Amino acid sequence: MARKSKIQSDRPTLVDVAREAGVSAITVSRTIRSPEIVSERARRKVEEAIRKLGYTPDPAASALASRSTSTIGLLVPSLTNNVFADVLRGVYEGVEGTRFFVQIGNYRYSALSEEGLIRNFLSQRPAGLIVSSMDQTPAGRKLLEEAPCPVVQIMETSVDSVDMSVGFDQLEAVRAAARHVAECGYRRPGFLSARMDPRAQRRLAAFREVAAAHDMLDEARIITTPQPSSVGMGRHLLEQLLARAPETDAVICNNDDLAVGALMEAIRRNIAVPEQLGICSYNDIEMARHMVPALSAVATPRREIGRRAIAMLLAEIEAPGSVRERHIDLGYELVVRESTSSR
Amino acid sequence: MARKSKIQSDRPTLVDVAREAGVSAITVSRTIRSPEIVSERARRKVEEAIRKLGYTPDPAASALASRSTSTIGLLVPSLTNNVFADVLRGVYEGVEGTRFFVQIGNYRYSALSEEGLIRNFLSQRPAGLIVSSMDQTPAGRKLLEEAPCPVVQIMETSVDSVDMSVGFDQLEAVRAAARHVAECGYRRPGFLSARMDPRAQRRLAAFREVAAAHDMLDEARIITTPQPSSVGMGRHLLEQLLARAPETDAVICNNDDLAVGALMEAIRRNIAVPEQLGICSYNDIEMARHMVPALSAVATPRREIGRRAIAMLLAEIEAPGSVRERHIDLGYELVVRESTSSR
DNA sequence: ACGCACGATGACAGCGCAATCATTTTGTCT
DNA sequence: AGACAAAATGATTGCGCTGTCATCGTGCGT
Repeated sequence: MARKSKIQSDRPTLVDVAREAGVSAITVSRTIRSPEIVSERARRKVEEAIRKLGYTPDPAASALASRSTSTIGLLVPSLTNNVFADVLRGVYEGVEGTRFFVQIGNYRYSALSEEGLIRNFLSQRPAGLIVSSMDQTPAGRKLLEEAPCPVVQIMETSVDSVDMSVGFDQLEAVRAAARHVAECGYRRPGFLSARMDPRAQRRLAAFREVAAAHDMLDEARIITTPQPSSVGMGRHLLEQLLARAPETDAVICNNDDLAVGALMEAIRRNIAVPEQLGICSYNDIEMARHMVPALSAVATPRREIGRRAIAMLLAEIEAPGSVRERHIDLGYELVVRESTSSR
Repeated sequence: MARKSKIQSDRPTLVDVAREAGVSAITVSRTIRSPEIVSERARRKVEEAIRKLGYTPDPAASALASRSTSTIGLLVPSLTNNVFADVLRGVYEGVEGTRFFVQIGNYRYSALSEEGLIRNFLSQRPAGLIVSSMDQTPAGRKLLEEAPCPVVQIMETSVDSVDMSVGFDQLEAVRAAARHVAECGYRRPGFLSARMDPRAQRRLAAFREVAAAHDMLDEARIITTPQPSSVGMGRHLLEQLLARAPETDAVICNNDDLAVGALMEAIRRNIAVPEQLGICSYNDIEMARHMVPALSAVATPRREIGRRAIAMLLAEIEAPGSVRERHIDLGYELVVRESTSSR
């Protein structure tokens, strides 16, 4: 019945540290959170006591008392998609060394799932939130708009975003690919796309638009699947495309997995790339440039998006309203390699 | 000065719900956590009130009061490495639909960083922990041993593990690759490895052992780099290998990125695979089987490791001590495709 | 030397929930 | 019908920390 009968592994608390250091609990709290407002002498004593006792703050208690956490929520539609692996890398580079840490939520391309995660994350009072699209459910969007923390939407950018945004013009990027293919002289391009989320849909629409403008649109050459993207799927989609439209002379792939798969299938079939078939990829992950032939692609600034997103978020957390540029367009780059060529 | 002067966006609490439902706060708490012990009538009233007020529990308060959370910590050495992307997928499949959620910590192959993350995670009182190696610092290992929650170590398996383990015999897997290469009749095999973490080191040692046993070991044919693995690095390492040891007739790659890179470099150089150069990969991510020629590889059960790890962990959390098989060896599989062949 | 401002420190209450034990209600058996 | 067990519910307290104020000391200007 002893007041302090610790059952097991009970960690030292602020009070224990305070007693050890001969100061009050709140002074300990302050030496941890804002050492600069504590006297040199007190700080040293407290630091010594912390080390001696092996004290670690309890984030739950801190969150409860302060009504805020050091968690940055990051919602991504996929963990296997290399695109988001690169974004992740950028984000992690940015949080490193700060007091914040990232919590990842994977909604697997389900807007409903995303809404649930938004709700879940917000219930934890995060310091900030990064979400990977503009395509929330209405309820999801509302939650974000009313969120008591800064929010950055990534991948695309728009002044209509909930709060801040970092990305690039996905449609213009696809148009650049389509124009490139047309300018090379290919006249019967196809389009391969997997995982038809809203963004993929919009990119397809952008392709249709440019293809039509060049009078080279044929719906028979547009092959899509709701299934996940993979190299195998790229082979399979090219197989379908060639079965339906053997006249196809180029193919734009909605991401690198598909492009690599399409390239491999073409090689299997002894179709000469780029002579008989041009291939243009999207995103340009590392592997693409090393294929033989090296893949031409629209390179997207995935890692930089992660970096900038976290930078904006942290700045806005530290000083709300301080971020001037709230919508950043990082652009894209058409990288012409060996898988397309003028003819 | 009103007691309940809410500044902003203050969410309803248990007490608010209780008042609305005409029951006590603890009854609300119970309908949420263990509905089966609450009467049908009370449950309905509470659920109605929750819906009406849009109540969400505060996880911080819950964690503080109960001294435990629903967080599962998952420590991985890399987020870009496809190996862990697959593990992640398996883990996510397993937590889905449970009350738990996964928090990922990326220690970027730094044992010191890992120790910090272990400390950090444990301070949050996680429900369980999954760590991706056996190579913790002594302090890190001690922390895990004394952790007040179940711990699963993955990728390798050993009765010496801290608590539970799921994996396979990495050394035997590499030996299988080396034996396969020898049995094909290759006599001057090389070994390519990036990111020389302890596990990669051990695998290299296993290769040396088998190569020596077959009297085909030559240190000049072992090319390693501490830098991260990538397709480009695979090309680069093969280039180095061929410069140092042009007689090389096969190469075992410590993972798929390197193998794909090596294959591409071989194709660039018009080296016939598998006739002039055999290539055997490790892990066998999806892409490997679609290359031309398709890569022979030792396939590792990454996704299944994730699945089993989370399953064990959840079982152990629900009923401590209930898990019988605490060390699971999932084996590996040698998949012979086109990049190696008998000669 | 006095008063003032500011830096440094502390006392106290309460964040929202769950553990614990007490109490009431309900059902069951003789 | 009465006694008892079991189920259902509730009152109280405290988890470990931080917000808010109050208090104390120190250096400074005049």
